[in-house]
Amino acid sequence: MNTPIRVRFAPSPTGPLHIGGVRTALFNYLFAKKHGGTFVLRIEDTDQKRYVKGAEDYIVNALDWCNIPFDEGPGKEGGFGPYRQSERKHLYKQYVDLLIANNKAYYAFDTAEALDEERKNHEEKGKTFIYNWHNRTRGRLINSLVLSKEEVANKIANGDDYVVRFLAPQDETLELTDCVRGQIKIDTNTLDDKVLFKSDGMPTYHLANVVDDHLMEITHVIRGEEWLPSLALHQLLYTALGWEAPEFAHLPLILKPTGKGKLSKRDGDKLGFPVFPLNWTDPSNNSISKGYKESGYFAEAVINFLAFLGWNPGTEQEVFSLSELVESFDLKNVNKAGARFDPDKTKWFNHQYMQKAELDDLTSSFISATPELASIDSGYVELVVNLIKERATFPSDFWGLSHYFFKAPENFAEAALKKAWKEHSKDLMLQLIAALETADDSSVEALQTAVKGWITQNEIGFGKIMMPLRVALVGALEGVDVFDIIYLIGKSETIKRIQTLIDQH
RNA sequence: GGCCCGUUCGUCUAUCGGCUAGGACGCCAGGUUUUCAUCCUGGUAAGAGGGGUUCGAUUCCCCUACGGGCUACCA
Repeated sequence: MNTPIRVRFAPSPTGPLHIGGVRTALFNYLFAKKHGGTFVLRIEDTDQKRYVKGAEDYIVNALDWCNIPFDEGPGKEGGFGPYRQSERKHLYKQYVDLLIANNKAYYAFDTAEALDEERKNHEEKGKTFIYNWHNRTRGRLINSLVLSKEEVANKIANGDDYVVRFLAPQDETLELTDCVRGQIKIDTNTLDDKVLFKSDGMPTYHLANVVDDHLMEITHVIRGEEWLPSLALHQLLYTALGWEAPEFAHLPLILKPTGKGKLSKRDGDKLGFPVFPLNWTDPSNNSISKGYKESGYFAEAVINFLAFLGWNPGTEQEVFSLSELVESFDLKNVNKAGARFDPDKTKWFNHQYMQKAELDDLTSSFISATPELASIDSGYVELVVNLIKERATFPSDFWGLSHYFFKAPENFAEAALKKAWKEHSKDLMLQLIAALETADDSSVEALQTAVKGWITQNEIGFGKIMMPLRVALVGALEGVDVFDIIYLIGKSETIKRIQTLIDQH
């Protein structure tokens, strides 16, 4: 192991990065860090038609929020730049020319319409049109394999549109190796002559990808399974260019929680959970897609559950910090089968991280998100947060779980009253007020002893006191321990609330 | 349709030929909290089907079924 490990995450800026992309980035990051390697971000913007403004910034911000920043990439020069393929345009032509010179690729002049026509005709006959050995020199296809040198030169000089296609070999069996899947055999006769170079002068993904991975000295290509069918082509390209190919690892796809198919960008709105790390505003219509961050997820939780989609540590530990993930990560433990996304489990992870979060962080974000807390002492809020966080999955749950610490209930829930308020309740509550006035409230325990002692002494029964008391304090039969509430809001506020309930019923 | 990949509880997964098939989420029950939630304890529930190989297959091989991916001058 003397060559330094270099991996890359290579999204194309066609929209917000979705959670599957984040998972791919994460695995690359973990692999790089585990081996002391370099994590490169490369922007694959060779398709100008699909370019979306703001997508690149989004990608960078998303990786940042997830705490998996890249070591090299746009704005972080590491000696292998530029890191946007649009800025590397000048690099690709020479390799295409080299391939043509070596009879590994050829010019093709077929129009998009002509090819569509071919596809249609084949389809009608129940066949699939593949541009390769069985028809590249027969039939109606126009390329430098059938045209004379002069004709080709003339067409190009004439400004005719052309693409460059890879000449896929005939009658060979390829033995490919994938770190996750092992050996894969491919019959080259099923391959098509993929376009490497487009008529707009840009390389396709296949060419740019191979050239850049080589030039950037990428040692391991870790990408989604949707690329597996292209592996043969890529391997062939490395060989044709005389380069050593990197190692490949194809990650299992993340599938929809219900139904079928891979998780897609639209599923978020449909199924009610985010599929993006951050909120995304679609520049074309200003519609907003929800992000994990804005939905109240902790970045650590998102990373943790993403890591467990298609990977496991081989132990029974499930809650992992980023550094623990780095420590434990191994491509050997990556699964082959696609993983269905589980929104419930992501919530469970978030709850776990909620308990681990710093109390003052939770408190300050609670205060800044809640106008009602503007004038309230942050020390008091912190005491409340400490009491309620174990019941919360998201910080946005806080107000609903704690409002009664900050303001008296404005009304009392019908169902709760029905259950808790009986004919004797009014009388008992008046007695309770009297008892509270002299009760020791120097600590939660003292309060508890005092009130419970009073109930026992008078042989009243706990339910008869505790239930209406809770309703008076909270407005419903819910909330944290009654004595915690009384202790925090204070005796006089407690008595006031009981009085309000009595007055109203 | 063609090519490729996959298939263990409802879901995520452990098992690298010896299994009473383990864990987690979810769900259910009990306990705690005389409320609700949390929490604790317990329970529920699985190797797609058929052939081989083997003393023995969830594990290895083949077939079928099912699922997924790809099949653009998109990535």
